Formats: sequence, structure tokens, C-alpha cells
Amino acid sequence: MAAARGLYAKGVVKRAEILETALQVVAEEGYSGATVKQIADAVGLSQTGMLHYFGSKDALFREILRRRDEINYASFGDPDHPPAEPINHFVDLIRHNAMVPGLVQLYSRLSNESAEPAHPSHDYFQERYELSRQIGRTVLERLQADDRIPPDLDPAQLAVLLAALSDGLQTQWMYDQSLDMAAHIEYFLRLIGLQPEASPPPAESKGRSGDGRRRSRAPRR
Amino acid sequence: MAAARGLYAKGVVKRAEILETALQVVAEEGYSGATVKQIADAVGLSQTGMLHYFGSKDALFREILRRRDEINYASFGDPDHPPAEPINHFVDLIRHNAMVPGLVQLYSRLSNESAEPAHPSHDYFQERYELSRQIGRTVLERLQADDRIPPDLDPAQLAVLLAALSDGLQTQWMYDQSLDMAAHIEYFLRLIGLQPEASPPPAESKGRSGDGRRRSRAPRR
DNA sequence: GTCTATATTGAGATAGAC
DNA sequence: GTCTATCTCAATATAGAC
Repeated sequence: MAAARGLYAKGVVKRAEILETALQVVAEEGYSGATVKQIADAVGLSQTGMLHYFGSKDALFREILRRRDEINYASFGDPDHPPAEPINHFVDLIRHNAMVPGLVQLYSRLSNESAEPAHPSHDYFQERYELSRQIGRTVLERLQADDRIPPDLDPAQLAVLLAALSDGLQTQWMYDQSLDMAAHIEYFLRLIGLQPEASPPPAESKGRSGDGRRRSRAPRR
Repeated sequence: MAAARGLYAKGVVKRAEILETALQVVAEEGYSGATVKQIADAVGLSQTGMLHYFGSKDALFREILRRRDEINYASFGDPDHPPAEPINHFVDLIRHNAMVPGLVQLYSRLSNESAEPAHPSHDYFQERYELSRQIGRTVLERLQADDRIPPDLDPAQLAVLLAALSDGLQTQWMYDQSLDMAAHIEYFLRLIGLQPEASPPPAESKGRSGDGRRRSRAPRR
């Protein structure tokens, strides 16, 4: 009945170990280096030996991306315990992406290849998109409650736009790494009138002066 | 020396014929149906017979997308002779995309798969992105000159955002066809304060009344 | 649990006849 | 110019030994 847990302790550890290595291989070697064989070699297992832990190539790569999300959430904000300034963390995450071209490529390709309903990773990505939009919406509602973006904006629609921008900027960036993804997201945030976080609670009611809300435009690019 | 032109008249016609058929196959059968064999069957040629006109699968698919752009430009605005209202044509094009899922998928996949510098279609997409941004920038500058978007916006940055939105919305749409891509683009355009086209030139200075520029928010979704 | 070795599949490229 | 038939190649899945 161990199948109920699905994995023995040792398997769990090994699995995790494989994912860490795979993540590194992809990040370093790029998407082309991301073949089952390459990863198996890096882990020091045979192809079959490694696939045993995941079942198939698709499942393995799906898990790589899942693991990456986990790491990103940990570094850039856990959805259950959102950081103090989630919108900055989002921008940081975008900025971080520019350091790991291989992972960006892996994500872009898989998310597009899995679009067909019959694809084994279809449901994973579908849910992931729903989740991103939901997180985005929550964060934006929070900003709205804090009076940092105008009350007439629709957080749900903005969340869709942010998710689209994130994906679309990555594609353009892959063709031109001089494009500054984070700067473009920041430009968008300024467009919607995002106000900087008010310094904690200093005596003076600072940062919310009577200048309405439209601020200076983006400087870059 | 016929190689200078590269093609005989008959070849040119056949080529065009193949592309039209291929376009239909992809649009109808989806990306999965877009195998060399499937297209060759639909055209009534053998795989080799057909590939003879293009050289390779990559080149064929690249040409399919190129031909599609041609058709879209013709229907939705030629870049050399921009239509009276290019921004509406852009939105129309997005709306039109929702009618041809197979082509959207083909485009999304190829544009992501070709991101590696070594890929045969890399240059094609790289140039296509540059061109889209350039067209976008020109259109936005025009809107700015006509006082239909605020003067402090940066057309170049907005062009990048529009291209990213277009791509990113398509990806999300593939996972949820109830997402209205055109409506989201329109929402973005309202966000940046786009004013409706002034009715040609009626005596009354209408449509540019003193309401500043921020208009009502998007209604949908 | 892990390996080696093999099978299978699928696509695309090529050669040479008609 | 076009077809038939064949080849190569890569990649993943599977069978069965240790």
C-alpha cells in the first residue's frame, strides 16, 4: 500500500536531487542541452534509471518547471505568505529571468507546445495560468485597497495583461537580449499609475501628497 | 542563369498554390495536422514533390507564416500604405486571430522554437519582431501627433508592450478560448488614454472636449 | 532500484527512376 | 518536375537481467 504515498523516502530525496541537477543543466546548457540523455549524464544515472522517477520526459520537464516555480516563490514571495511588496518581487523575478536564458527558453517552449488539449502537460499549464492570474489579481486588489493604483482599474483585467506581458517580453527578449524585460514591466506599472510604497509609517504623511496620481513617465529605452 | 530569378513562372504559381492550401490545412487541422505529409497530401503532391519548392520543412512553415502576414497586411492594412485607422486594424487583426486557432498555434510555436540563434528561422523572426515594433512605434507616433494619446508617452516602449501583449495573450488564449484577446488589447489602449478618432472634420470641434484625457474603464471581463 | 540493450516511432533528407 | 523507395537520425519507451 506504499503506492498511497507513491514514493519511498529514498526516492523522494533522489527525485529532488535530480531536479536540482536538471535545473542547473538547463540553466547552463540552454534548452538544446535539455535532452533526457544530457540530464541523465549530469545526474550520473542512465536515461531509464532517471526516467524511472518521473515516468516520462514530459513529466520530468514539467517537474523541472514546477520546481523552479517553488524556488522562485521562495526567493521572490510565497503565494501563501505574500511578501511585503509583492509587486516589486514580481519585477525582481522578471529581472532574475534574464540571468537564466535556458530556463526562459524551456518555459516558453513548453508552455506553447503544451497548448493542445491532448498534451500531457496541458492541464499543468492551464492551471498555472489560472493561478498566475489569480495571484496577480489579488496583489493588484491589495494595491488598490492601499490606494496605490487608481480605484477605477480592473485588477482582473490587469492581471491578464501582466501575465501576457511577462510571456511576450520573454519571447522578444530571446531574440534580443538587450531588451530590458523588467524595465518594460516597470514602464507598464507606471502607466497604470502605480505609486511607490509609502515609507513604513513615518510621522509625516509622506508619499501620498496631493499630486493626484499620474507620475513621471518611464525613462529607459 | 535562371537561378538569378530562382524560379520559373510555373514554379511560382505552384508555390503560391501550395501555400494557400497549407494555410487552410493548418487553420483547419490545427498545428498537429501541420506535418509535411499532411500538407503534401492536401496539395496532392508527395512529400518530396512539395518540399522541392521550399527546400525544407522549416522553410515551408516560415513561408506559410510569411504568406499569412501578407494576407493580413492586405486585409488589415499594408505597412507601406497604412489604413486610415491603423490601430483599429491592429485590434481587428487580433480579433481575427481568434477565428484561426491553428495559425495562432503555428505562429506561437515557431516563434518560440526559432529563438535559438542556430535555428534556420531565427533571423526571420528576429526581423519580424523588429518590424512589428517599428510599425507599432510609427503608428503610435502618429496617434501622438494627432493628439489622440498623451504626449508624454514613449511610442517605442509602448510598441514593445503591444507586441508582447499580442504574443502573450495568444498563449493564454490557447489555454482558455473564452479569453477575449481583442478586448484586452482595447483595455490596454484605454489605459494609455487613447482617444477615439475624431469624426472626419465636422464643423463642430467635437470629440476633443475639455475632459482632459482619462476615459471610462473597460467594461468586459 | 538501477542498469544495459533493444524496440519503436516519427520526421525529415536523399537518390535515382520516370 | 515529380514520384517511389530508402536512409539516417534522434529521441523516448520498454524488457528483462543484476
